[in-house]
Amino acid sequence: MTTAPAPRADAARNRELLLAAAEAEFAERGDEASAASIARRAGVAKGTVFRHFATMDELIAAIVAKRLAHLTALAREQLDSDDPAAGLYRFLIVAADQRTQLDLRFLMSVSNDCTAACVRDELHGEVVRLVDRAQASGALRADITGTDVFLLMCSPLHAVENLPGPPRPNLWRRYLDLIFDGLRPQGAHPLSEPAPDWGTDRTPGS
Amino acid sequence: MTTAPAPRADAARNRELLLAAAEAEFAERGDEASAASIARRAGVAKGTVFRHFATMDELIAAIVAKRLAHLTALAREQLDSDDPAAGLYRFLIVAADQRTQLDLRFLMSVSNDCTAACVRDELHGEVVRLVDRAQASGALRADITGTDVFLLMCSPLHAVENLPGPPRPNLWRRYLDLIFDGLRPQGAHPLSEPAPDWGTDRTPGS
Amino acid sequence: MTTAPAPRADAARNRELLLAAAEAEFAERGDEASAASIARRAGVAKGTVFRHFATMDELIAAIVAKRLAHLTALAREQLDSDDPAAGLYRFLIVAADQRTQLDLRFLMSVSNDCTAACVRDELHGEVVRLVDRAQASGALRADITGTDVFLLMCSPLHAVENLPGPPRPNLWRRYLDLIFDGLRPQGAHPLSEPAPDWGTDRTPGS
Amino acid sequence: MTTAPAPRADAARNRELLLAAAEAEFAERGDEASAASIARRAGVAKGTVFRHFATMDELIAAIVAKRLAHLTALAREQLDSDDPAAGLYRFLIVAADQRTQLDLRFLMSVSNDCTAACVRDELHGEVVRLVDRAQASGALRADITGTDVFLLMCSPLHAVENLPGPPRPNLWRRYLDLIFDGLRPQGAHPLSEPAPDWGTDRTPGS
DNA sequence: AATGAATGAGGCTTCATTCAT
DNA sequence: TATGAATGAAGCCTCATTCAT
Repeated sequence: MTTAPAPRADAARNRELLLAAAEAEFAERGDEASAASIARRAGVAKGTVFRHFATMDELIAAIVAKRLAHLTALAREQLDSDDPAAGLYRFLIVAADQRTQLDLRFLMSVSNDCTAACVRDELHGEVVRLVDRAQASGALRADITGTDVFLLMCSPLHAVENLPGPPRPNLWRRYLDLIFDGLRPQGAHPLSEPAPDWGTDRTPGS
Repeated sequence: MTTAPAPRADAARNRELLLAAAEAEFAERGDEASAASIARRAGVAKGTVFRHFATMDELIAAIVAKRLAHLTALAREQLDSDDPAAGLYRFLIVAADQRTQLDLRFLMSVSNDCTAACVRDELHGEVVRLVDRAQASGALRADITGTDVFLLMCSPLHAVENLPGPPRPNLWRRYLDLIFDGLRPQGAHPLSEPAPDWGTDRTPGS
Repeated sequence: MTTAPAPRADAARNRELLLAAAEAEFAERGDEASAASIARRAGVAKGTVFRHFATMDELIAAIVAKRLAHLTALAREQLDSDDPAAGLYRFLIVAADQRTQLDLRFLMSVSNDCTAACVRDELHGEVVRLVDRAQASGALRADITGTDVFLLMCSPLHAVENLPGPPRPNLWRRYLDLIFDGLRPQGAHPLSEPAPDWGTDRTPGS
Repeated sequence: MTTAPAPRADAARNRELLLAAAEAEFAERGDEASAASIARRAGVAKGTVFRHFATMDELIAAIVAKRLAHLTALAREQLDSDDPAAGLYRFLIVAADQRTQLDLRFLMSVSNDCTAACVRDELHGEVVRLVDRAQASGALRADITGTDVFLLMCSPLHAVENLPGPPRPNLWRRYLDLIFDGLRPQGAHPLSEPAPDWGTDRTPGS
């Protein structure tokens, strides 16, 4: 069961250091982040980055996986709330609030990474469950799916990014509210396109 | 009297070729687009890119300006429609439908370009007008602003980008419908954050 | 005899404009001077530069030739002065004073240009003549040659260039005086190297 | 105790290789020298140039600093010679002889580099000391300064550069002798310009 | 396992020169 | 002849990745 020897303690710590540094760099500097700046921030040598993550894409995949796993956990926390709709709403709040939503652009450039794809599927599953519960309780319109909510999850944060001038840290809540109102049964109009398939059976990629 | 722009015919054509090639490259390859790939696609030498656009940023600014100007025109077309809400909805449709919405992230990396900023402000103004009319007609909830709609404009396209698997070209309509339902008066819940200022009086930046 | 038709008037004027602009640009901006900046300064299109001078090197050669020819004229003016040594001194003064001495670096990168080489040889000849007269008058030490003086001609200007801080426009005179004192018979010490040959019979080069 | 600089051995060697290659390239090809040609000559990859010198200017500054530091050392060696004038003369000889005098034009394009400026000031100081001693001994005319000699230091090499035809490796000695004769008290004529200030208190520049 | 030097492909930009108008 | 657009070879520099220590 113990496949890894002891001295890994240091290595594991470095891995965490690097992940944290990378998240921070990508968050602060976006595309400007580089292996060098991440290593510097983590306090390790550049070579160490590549000992832990063979490729920059792998690093990104690891971040994404971590973030998505965290989101999955948050979703599960809300699965047994008394008010299903409130639970879903709270999930969407905490998910964004903890800036846990890394720009999902990354997911696409990495979607052929198996790990990230799997963990994303898992999160998707939880969101589906949350949505199903809320629909069963009648608080959500019947013509939407968990996949819809999954896809819309980042919209509040995206919307806010296009506002010029100084950032308004909580403004995204406004757009979450607005979008959430669109998910309710009241005043729902028919949708012009059918719901998308999540497509669980993906081919592994290249 | 028009003796001057004689050899400009070719040049103007090249400029359009370049803009088109650049749009296509950025659309297809995003950050990977380069002056070289754009030139290749346009069928001109690399140096020609820089005759027309002194800087890569200038090229991007030109694309953004062109796209936003187009959107502005589309918005104006809907300003005198009989049904204001339908007009706004149609604007949002055609805007997205013509994939006219270049990823607005670019605007941020270029926001210090005066032209792009100005033309963006102009588009914002038209959207505000459209929204005001729709509100006056009672078809839109009263607690939202044109700025809100402006910020949400790209959300349908963004949402769709996160769907794994083969693309569904019109799926974005589904999310436009959903979001639009959230803008209606029926079933509106109070919003947790006040509307943002557009901040017309921006400082030019260094 | 009239090999050139009338419309050359314009062309000739442009040629002078270009030469003047090029001199000014090289003087002000040194290596930073470019075909574009020269054309701009001359008020013509870039293509026109190359109609008059097939190559940048040719332009430089033309400038050098013009400058050297001017120097030659100045030298001749002093050939019949009463006091030969004073004549030589005055020549050295006016040569430098009129900033007629373009950085001779150029000469080297162009020395295979026949025109420039010829006109330089001519100037050399005049300097030799001035020096010979001065030596005959006993005002110059006997162990130096006109070639020596020719080579030292630019030294005062070169020396001054290495002074940091704000330029002292006439400081070069100090070094001309100093060097000139070294050319006098008084206190002359034997020289460790024989005088160089000018080498009149140069091969034209590629 | 000296565990740190272990892998530096190779790096240091490369740095020297690069400096040497750069000196050679600049000497042979002047402005034509490029990062690529330097790297090729040093037998390293182009990127390695920039690991050692962040900028081309930095490389040049390093060369200049190295050369000037060497000159400074040579000057100090002569400070305690018995015959002050001979010491100064020997300094000027060895300085030029070891082709240690890189074209000082470079200094100007780099004068905002603090290191180079400082080391140049240092060399200037030593020359001043050598000249002061020689003046005190009566072997040098009284109306010149160390700054004068500093400025004239490169003149013999410059003079030689203007001789067409095959190079005469030691010809510069002839002009050093000539110039040195001008520095002696015998036959000195009054100088038309006062001595320049070195201007020790330069502002650092932006 | 960690380090940091080395690599080399690739990006942006400049500029002398050519060429169609 | 003049124009100015087009060309393409370099130039400088960055950065992910590899490798010797």
